[in-house]
This record gives sequence, C-alpha cells and structure tokens, in this order.
Amino acid sequence: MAPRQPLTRRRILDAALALAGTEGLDGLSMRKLAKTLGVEAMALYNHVTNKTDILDGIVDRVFTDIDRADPDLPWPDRVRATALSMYRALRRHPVVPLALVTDRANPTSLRALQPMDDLFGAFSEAGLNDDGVRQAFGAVQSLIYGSILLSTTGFIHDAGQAIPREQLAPYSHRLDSDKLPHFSRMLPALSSGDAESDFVRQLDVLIAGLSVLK
Amino acid sequence: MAPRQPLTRRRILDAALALAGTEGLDGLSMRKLAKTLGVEAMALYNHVTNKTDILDGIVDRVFTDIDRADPDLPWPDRVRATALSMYRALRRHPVVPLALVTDRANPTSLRALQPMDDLFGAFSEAGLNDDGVRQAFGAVQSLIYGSILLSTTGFIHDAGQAIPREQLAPYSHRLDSDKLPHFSRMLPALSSGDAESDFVRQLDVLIAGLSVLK
DNA sequence: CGTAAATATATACAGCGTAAATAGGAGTTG
DNA sequence: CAACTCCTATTTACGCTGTATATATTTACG
Repeated sequence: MAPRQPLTRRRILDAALALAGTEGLDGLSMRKLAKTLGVEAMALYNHVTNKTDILDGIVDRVFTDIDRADPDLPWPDRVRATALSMYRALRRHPVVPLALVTDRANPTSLRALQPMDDLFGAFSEAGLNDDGVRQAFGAVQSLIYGSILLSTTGFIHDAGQAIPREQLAPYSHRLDSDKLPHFSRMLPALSSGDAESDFVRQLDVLIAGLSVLK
Repeated sequence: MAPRQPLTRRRILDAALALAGTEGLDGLSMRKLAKTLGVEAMALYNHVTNKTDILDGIVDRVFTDIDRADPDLPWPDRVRATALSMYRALRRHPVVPLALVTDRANPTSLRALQPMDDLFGAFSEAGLNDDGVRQAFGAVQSLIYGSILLSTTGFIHDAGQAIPREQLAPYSHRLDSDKLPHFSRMLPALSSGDAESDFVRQLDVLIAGLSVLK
C-alpha cells in the first residue's frame, strides 16, 4: 500500500489513455476515469479544464510518439517513414483518430502539426505545387485514418485474432445469393492478412501513383 | 394543418436522416427525433427496435443511393465510378461513415454490401489475386472514408465556405515558428480547393499506382 | 356495441458532463 | 499556537442520454 500519489494532469492523461484503450472512447467517462485513480469525478477538474482537454492531451501525447524521418532520405522514403510511424502510433491508440474525426479533440499543439509539416516538406520536394501537396498529403492522411478507423467495422478486419467467425456470420448468410458473387469468394481473404502490411502496401501503391503521374 | 400522418419506420428514418444532417450524429437523440415528428420519444419504439436500428436503417438507406457502374466498362473506370458514387452518397450524409466507424451501426443488408462486391469484381478483373483485391479495396475504402471523416477536422477542410478564418486562427499563431516551415506556406492552399475534385485526383493516383505495380 | 390489438404516453433508472457549494488539509503569517 | 489563505477533494444538483416498464389511448374487427 504505497501512499497515494498526488493527482496531476500527467497521471490523469496516463489513466485516460489506458482506460480508453480497454473501454474505448465511449467507455472513457469522467466518473470511471476518476474511479481508476481512486478519486471522485470532480477532483479531476482541478487539473484539467474539461473532457475535451483530456482528449486534446491524449492526442498530443500520442502524436509525440511519431518519429521524424531522416531529412536526408529521398522523398518517397521520407513519406513512407513518416506515414508508417503515424500509422503505428495511431493504431496503438485508435481512440485518437476516433476523437479527432468525431470532433471531440481539437489539438493545435506543435507536436500534432509536426508530422503534417514533414509530409508537406517531402511532397514539396517531390516537385508538386501547393495544390498537389495538399492532395498528396490528403491521400496519405486518408489512408492512415481510414485504415485504422475501418479496421474495427465489420467490413474489414485483422488476422485470425478476435471473433473472426461470429463477426462474419451475419454476412455469410447472404452469400449464397448470386447478388454478391465476389463477396463470398473474398470472405477468407478478408479475414486473413495483416493490417499493417496491407497499409504499407497501399502506401507504396499511392507513392507509385504519385511518381508516375508526376 | 394537415391531419397528422401515421408514424412509420420510413418516416422515422427520414426524420432521423434530416435531423442528423442538421444536428450531427451527437445531436440525433430519440427525444429530439420524436419532437420533430410531434410525438413522444417512446412512441418510436413501436416502429424501430432501438437507436442502433435507426442508424442501421439510415446507413442502408444511404447506401441505396450508390449507383452501380456499367459492368462493360474497363476496370479502372468501374472503380472510379463506384468509388465516386460512394463518395458522393456518403459525403451527402457524413453521419453514415461516422456511425460506421464508431460502431453505432452494423449494417448487414445486401444493399450495403453491393458496392463492395462491385469493387471486388473490378479489382479481380484487374488481375489481382485475393490478397491484392483486399488491399486495393481497402485502399479505396480508406480513401473514401478518410477524406470524408477528416474533412470536418481542423486539419483539412473545404473551399472558402464555413468559418475558414476562425478555424485556422489557432494554427496560425504558431506558424511564425520555424519549426513548421512548410505549414505556413501551405495554409492558403489548405483552405482552397474542392474536396470532391481532390478525392477524384487521389483516386486517380491510386489507380495509376495499381496499374503500374500490377 | 364490445373487445382485442396496435400505438402513444408517463414514469423511472442508471449513466453522462459539469456548475456550484462545501469540506478538508497544508503553508504561511501574526 | 491560532488564524487565515489557498489549493484540492467531495457532495449535491441540473439537464441530458437510451430505454424498461406500466398505463392510457386510439384503431380494427366481429
């Protein structure tokens, strides 16, 4: 029984990130979060301004994990490295992309903007004009967020882990229909494969397309 | 004052889609929805089983708007047509991708799977094996969902419409910093440009990459 | 008409974020 | 030491959420 540590913003964010990891974004409530810290809900408000502040803090924290690519690398490798690092950091904490697209977080910190700046730089070096940079960056960002956010829907999912059979069941019962001829054939391939290596492959396709379309 | 029309599942879904359009996914509550129909909240439960059922119904409804591409088109055009139709339908009702990625809806209807099947077919025809089809489909789907979901975050946004200045303000005040050299230059380009034409361009880049990487 | 079935309402419960008032403990000052 | 202040934690409360349950009302039918 260690003496209870003092409540601090940092401890709150740590606990919030952990709770969001196990309970999901909806499961992250002020009352539950306080309980994991052995405290009442309103005590949190002495250290964070509100729940949005917590989510902003979490986002900021996770974005800090994103590595900056070696600036001497050629631009395709810089894009690959930055995007993959973003993907890995966000995938470790899917609550972050979720909080961002649902407007529950609105980070404006330098840390959250740094990876974007790096991608802007890489695409500029590729010879794209500003519109091209915006489009290329948007494509990469969509790929990152899309693949993470969609990986929890029934549409596509990870390798063998985690209820592959039951989750597919509601889809299977329609597949005898000849209305979806390709779907039934694809079912096994949908549940096989690794999400990250798929992402890497998709990123390569995108980069190849950028190179070829100048 | 027309005589009040009978409450029906269809009317409920219509009203829900409209309410979600104006108030967003979080603003769509059973009580508010009932109020727009001139009825008490619990009356809805005689026609839908719960809120998830409403969201499933909305998703299903919106997916019905997705056009099927001419099967005689070559595969790149079929992908383009299907993906663009998906993009347009979902962009008209962003609550749908939002409900899907937050697991508030779980459609298993044939209508919701049809566009996926069409894309599977197109990519198969391109000569990809099943793993390749899954990856290509995932990339297109990520692009669709990602661009729609991210268009409401501060990171990237539409043309001049809707608070471009105030929304950018929190970002601008950091840009004098030399930590984000490309960001400040990109700011005007970020708020210019049309979301849909960006999407089309990104889709073309992806298709070009697929063609070139076989 | 009377009765059964369908539909609408009223009430209630547990949970949410958080405003406002209160209580407790640590530190400093007289 | 006493008194006062400041910071932190708790308590209570308000309006919101989805929906279970019970009741009331309206409609359909023999």
